[in-house]
Amino acid sequence: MVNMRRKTKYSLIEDEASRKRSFIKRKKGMMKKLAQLSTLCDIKTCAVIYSPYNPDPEAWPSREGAEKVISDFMEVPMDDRNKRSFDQERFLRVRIAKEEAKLQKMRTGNQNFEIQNIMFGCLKGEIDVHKLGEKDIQDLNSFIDTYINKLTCRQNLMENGGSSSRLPLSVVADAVVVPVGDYDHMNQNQNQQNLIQRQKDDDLAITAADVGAPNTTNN
Amino acid sequence: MVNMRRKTKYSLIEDEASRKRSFIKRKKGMMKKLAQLSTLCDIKTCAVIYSPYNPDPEAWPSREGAEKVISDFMEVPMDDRNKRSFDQERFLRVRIAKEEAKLQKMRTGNQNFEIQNIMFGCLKGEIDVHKLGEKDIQDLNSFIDTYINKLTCRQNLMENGGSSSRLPLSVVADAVVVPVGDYDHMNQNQNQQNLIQRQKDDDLAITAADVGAPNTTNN
DNA sequence: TCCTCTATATTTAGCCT
DNA sequence: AAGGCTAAATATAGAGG
Repeated sequence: MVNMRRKTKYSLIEDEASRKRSFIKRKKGMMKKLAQLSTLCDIKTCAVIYSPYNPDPEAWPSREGAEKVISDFMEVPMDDRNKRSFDQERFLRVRIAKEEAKLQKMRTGNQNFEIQNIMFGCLKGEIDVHKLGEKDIQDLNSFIDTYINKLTCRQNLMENGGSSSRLPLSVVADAVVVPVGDYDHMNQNQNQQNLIQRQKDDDLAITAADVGAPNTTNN
Repeated sequence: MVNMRRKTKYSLIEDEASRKRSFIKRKKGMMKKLAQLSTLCDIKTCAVIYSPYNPDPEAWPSREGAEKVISDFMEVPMDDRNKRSFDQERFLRVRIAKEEAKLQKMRTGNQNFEIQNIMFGCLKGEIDVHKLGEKDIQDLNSFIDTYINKLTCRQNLMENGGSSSRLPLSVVADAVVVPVGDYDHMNQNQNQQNLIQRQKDDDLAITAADVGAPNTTNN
């Protein structure tokens, strides 16, 4: 047979061309599913894809639409939306777990946690800025820069929306705490334990078992 | 046969229960595909789902991850093709200019302690963010900027005139997919709806023909 | 309700043009 | 390189527990 599809290995597709083809196809499929979700469930959706194959960010259904939805999301204050329905205890537990993980990651060289820690330390006055090493300062700089942009962005969006009472500042706190929703789907554990930047190196990788199992819920 | 799956009509699922079930299943599938895309094509992804079934926005792989990628997306300079018909860029520029002005004033002031207090309070979740207004966030912004200046200064001293550290922050974000759900409980206008509807008239819309018929060319 | 099952629908990798 | 084809892989609607 000519059209024999081999069993797929769920790891990075080595061949560049194949990877690109796969990406394009899957992107298309994604869009379709997004549209279906929208139609079937009356859910508003938008997508933004920034791929290495296309210098232009693609936005669906439009850049404006994406930005609108995104700004809505960014405006949702964690205090109002997420924390509310969590019982405080669980929230604190997660937070504590995160703190511990942070320590761990710091030791294993994860940048982000380290930087966050430094930044918080500085803000708390527990760390003397002038005692930081050059690299730390660089990283901290970068981190804060990112953060500033977030603030500015939010601020602009907020003013654009005209509501100044829904200040999304709580995102700062969010930086330390991973909110745990009801992700009952597959990769829950890594949600809580890993940093975005490093995930694909760790267990974000989809294993055949993971993907293939018809039921990956946690019960 | 018991498990007779009927051909699906691709329109809004009338039955509420079915709609919810469908939404949940499809959301799950979406997440999975997102993870696959990430793994197979080395693409960073994130998703946010705001559904009417869950007052809490769900973020994958995490809220902070989503925000990071999103802020990156928002940072993409909207040059050329994207901004047309949309003057948000101009709007942002004006705001930024105003920010700069205020910042200047801020730098000459000595309210840093107060701002620091605010920021720290926010970080620890001890300050009710809803009581912070526009001015506060601006001040906070200024504070951080000042902070950065300090750091930069110090760093430059250490580097003996090395390159500046106001990093561009475009950290990662090869891709971001943001499906967002029902916004009924938010006070945002529904302009988004128009955009989506308009798009549906084009190509990505799901029609029975489009979705239902796998391949109409050969059967 | 939420889960599991499974028949069927849909997606997509590999191959072709 | 873009698009079609096909079968394997995957997703999911509907039914039952």
